[in-house]
Amino acid sequence: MSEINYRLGKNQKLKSFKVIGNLFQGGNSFIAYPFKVVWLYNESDTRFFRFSVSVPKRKYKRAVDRNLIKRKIREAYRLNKAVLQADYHGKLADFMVIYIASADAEYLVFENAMKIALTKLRKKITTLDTGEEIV
RNA sequence: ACAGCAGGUCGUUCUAUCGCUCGCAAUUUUAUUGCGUGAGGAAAGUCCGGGCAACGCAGAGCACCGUGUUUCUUAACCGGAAGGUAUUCGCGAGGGUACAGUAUUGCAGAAGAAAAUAACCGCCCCGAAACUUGUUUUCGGGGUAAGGGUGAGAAGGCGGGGUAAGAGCCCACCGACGAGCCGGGCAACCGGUUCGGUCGUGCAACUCACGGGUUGAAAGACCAUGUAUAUCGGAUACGUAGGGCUGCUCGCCCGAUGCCGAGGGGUAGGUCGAUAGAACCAAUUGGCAACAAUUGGUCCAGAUAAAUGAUAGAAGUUUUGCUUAGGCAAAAUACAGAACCCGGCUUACAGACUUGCUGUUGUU
RNA sequence: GAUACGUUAGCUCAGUCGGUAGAGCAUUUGCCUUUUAAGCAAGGGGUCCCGAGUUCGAAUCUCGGACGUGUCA
Repeated sequence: MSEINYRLGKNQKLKSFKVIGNLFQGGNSFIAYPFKVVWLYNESDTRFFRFSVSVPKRKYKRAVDRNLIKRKIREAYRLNKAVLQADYHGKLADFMVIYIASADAEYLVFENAMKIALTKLRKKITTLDTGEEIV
């Protein structure tokens, strides 16, 4: 996976009800404002990081607002996957990004925040995963 | 020209780069490439009505809930259209609201004499007593709805006759109600006319007519997984315990899969349902209209932790400011995101176009 | 997606088969006390979530809207 592509297909999305349930029950989490990231090592043999977005209905009543925020977050991840994935050979993980700020923002804010969140996630994954070596 | 009323239509566009859903095809092999495709008038609120599905249903009565002017429309409706009556807002074009019945029973706070077989004050008559001896006062009996600080509502209105004083007590006119006749209208109803003194209001209960089985796609079907109302022991004993039929009663049906004790699981999802329909567009015909019929054409999202996007640039529209003008600058560019599907209703909405009509001002 | 309910004083709630809006706590003032607390007495404080309608009269009944809360795999 040396060549970077910006695709974000169905198989890179976290879709199973059960996996999400496990994620919230047994997953680790940290905050990289305005995001909260919940993650767990992926035990099955998928070939990708699996990713999902959530925006609380409590804070954004209208479906239009929620959709817009989710799309921006998804876009930010799609364009900055490299931060997490480039030259990474350790254990893969599933993670969910939850938007916890109470106001919408410009796309650039999302992009910068996403970079910070992904570097933080990468560090956490590699330090906890003692069995593998980092290049 | 400006202001407005009623109806209808639309509700941003283009380019570049990187992406997403679904379908088809190809390559190769479980990912990539190419082509096509992809939100609304309200997709919203979930307020009505259907389709569809499961379960239930011998039947009858009562209860409960909903609706309530007429005719039409529709698959159906608490929808829509055209009317009717009353009321209300507007100078007007027009808009809003209400509408089955009242035989019986009940309620109507406060205020007021009295809130429904009305005598507190007043007015009038009769009798008695008192003395201040008269158009007097007091007491008692009766008549009386013309007048009286109230009130949403006070026993049709107004004038005349009549009377002790009064009263539809009688009469004329007006209003309402009931009955009859004539004309118009499919009908609600409207207009005219004759007769009858028949003449207080509102809201409930109640009565009448019509409709209503329950639950909603998280319904449900199939596949996969699973020994899964598993299995063992005991008590009860035959239509018994109990259950079902929206609630109740009658009645009918089912009925050991129930009770007690011991004991033992699984949860991983997928496909269908689910997108060709009371569909949409155009024309013609019928109808005041809602709407219907016929002919021709079109295929128009189908996701499921849930696609329809992000970034950059340009254009359009509106408002404001500056400017003689051309133009320049700034700001704004709505409401809002399908989740089984239709028909309505309601609510939100920057703005644009269009048809008919009304008012004001000016010109001819 | 479906469905059930709530909104009344600063807070927690009564009042909902129509008729002057209440209780407890809090708050203000006075009394008591050396002072505070407690106690006693008096008072203030209301867009009854919003807008229409029915009615003589609406917190209550009807319709529409806003916000909030629960239940169902």
